[in-house]
Amino acid sequence: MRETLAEIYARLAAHYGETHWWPGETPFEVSVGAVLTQNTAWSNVEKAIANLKAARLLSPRAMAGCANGDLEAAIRPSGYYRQKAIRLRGFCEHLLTHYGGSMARMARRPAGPLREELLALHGIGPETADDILLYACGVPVFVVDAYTRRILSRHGLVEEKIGYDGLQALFHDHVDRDLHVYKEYHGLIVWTGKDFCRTKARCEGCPLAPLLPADS
DNA sequence: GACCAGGCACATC
DNA sequence: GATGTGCATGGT
Repeated sequence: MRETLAEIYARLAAHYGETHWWPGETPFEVSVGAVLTQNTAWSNVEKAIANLKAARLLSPRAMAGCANGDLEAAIRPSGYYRQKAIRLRGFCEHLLTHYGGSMARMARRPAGPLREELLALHGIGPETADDILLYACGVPVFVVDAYTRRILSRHGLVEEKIGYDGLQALFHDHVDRDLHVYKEYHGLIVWTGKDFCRTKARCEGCPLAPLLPADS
């Protein structure tokens, strides 16, 4: 498995080069994007982020303090806007209450307790928490998403129904913990998923196609 | 006009 | 613990 995961990474890196994932200018913007992209295409998230910037709402204090209607209106293009407004507000209030609104201060907490703390927030599940940990706090945790599961199961490496923790453990056990590699590996999976893995027919041209099992 | 997208919480069995 | 459902917009 270690060799397989290394080969997947090498092939994707050779095809795409550096992804410099995640898009976002600040740790706070990364965290907001992580909530907004839940079950949502990134193109819709970009519109929401642009709206937040234009409305000067892209800071913990502004976001927590603004009228709820203003926040909902700004993030509307990303879908689920009522739920996500509540989730963003909860995250901002937590950040303000415990860290004076500073992502850097939050990131200084030990990784294990910090992950539990994020998971305890309403609307922050495993993927969103790990997005924030990896890309906003610099913690080397592997981010699992729908693309990760789809690609690995299509290659016969895991069961399609494998859970989040099981899939994450696979990467933690077989890929050396390196912040840059973990960031890039997930970015490469996202790009591959978007480009080649949405339907079976699109496997053609995928840098991973030569690794597919014979019967697929 | 159907179908899907980088989840998550909640209800029900 | 497994399974089903609501949440909402924009692209294909």
